[in-house]
Amino acid sequence: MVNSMDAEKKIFKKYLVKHEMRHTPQRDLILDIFLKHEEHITAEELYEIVKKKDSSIGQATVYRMLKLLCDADLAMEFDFGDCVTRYEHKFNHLHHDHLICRGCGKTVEVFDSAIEELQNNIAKRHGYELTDHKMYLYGFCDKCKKNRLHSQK
Amino acid sequence: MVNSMDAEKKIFKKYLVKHEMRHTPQRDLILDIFLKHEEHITAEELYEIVKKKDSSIGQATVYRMLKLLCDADLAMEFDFGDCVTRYEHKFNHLHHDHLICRGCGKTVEVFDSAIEELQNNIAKRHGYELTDHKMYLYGFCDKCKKNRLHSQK
DNA sequence: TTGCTTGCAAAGGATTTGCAACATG
DNA sequence: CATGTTGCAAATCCTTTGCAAGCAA
Repeated sequence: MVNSMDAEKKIFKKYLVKHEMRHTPQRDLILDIFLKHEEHITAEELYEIVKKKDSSIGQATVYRMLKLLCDADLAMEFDFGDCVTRYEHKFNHLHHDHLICRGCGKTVEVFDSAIEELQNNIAKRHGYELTDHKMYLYGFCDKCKKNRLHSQK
Repeated sequence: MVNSMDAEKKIFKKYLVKHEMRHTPQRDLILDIFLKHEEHITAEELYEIVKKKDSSIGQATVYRMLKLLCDADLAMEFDFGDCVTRYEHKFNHLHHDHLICRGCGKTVEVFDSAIEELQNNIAKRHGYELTDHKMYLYGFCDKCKKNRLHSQK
């Protein structure tokens, strides 16, 4: 855990040096909190947590930092379809898709290599070379499924 | 073609009556243009076309009409990930996913029943009951693939 | 010192909404 | 005529940007 976080911090430092950018306490703090947060997170959510540790940090800095982390390949943008960008760690994390509950919003990370292969086949069939994809499965989780049954008229 | 459009217009009229809403020339015009447009379209794009036929129509009316069409189950929202909502006909159209070129934006509608089945399996495995999904495959189409090769340093 | 970074507030793009005037049934 | 609908502009939401002051190297 700690090792992995250290590795990511190292990558970030290297990235800063390489691009002649500066190491600042704000960047340190935001990166630290981002790495500790295992689930996907929005800029707004991250800003709220960051503010608690240092209320002087502006949200623009958080937004800028998340873009920076994407450039450094440490984070990845996701858009579940509600026009709010979510961010996840990327380094050392395997590719996965999302299963999202329409009731409570609970999400599960899923992966299926058979699907991935079929996706590649589809693309090839149309002359495309796949670079990436997004797949969001929407439904109702166990709990919400039951609640819906009970509240049905 | 014409029959199908007539069918959709009928459904819309029924929807209006059922909800005690009014039949207006604006709604007529927007629906007509929307149905004639076979590809997915954004509110802005639709508004541009509508304006040419009747420059007095406001874009709020187009936005409102698209929401209305979704409620009436004649249209469906899509979000390719750029925070611009796209709309497609839904009635009488089969479900499909999108294959999108990262170069020129060209999109192809695709469908693979094997993938659909695997998606259901994943959901079940996690206790979810699937309602719908979004799958976007990104890559480079034939043309853009070649252009990239040529422009590579 | 140089010039990258910051926080602030204003701007931005897409979409929604309040409202008074206007049509439809 | 009552009420749903319209066009306009202002408001909204999330995100980006311009700028002067602040800080790292």
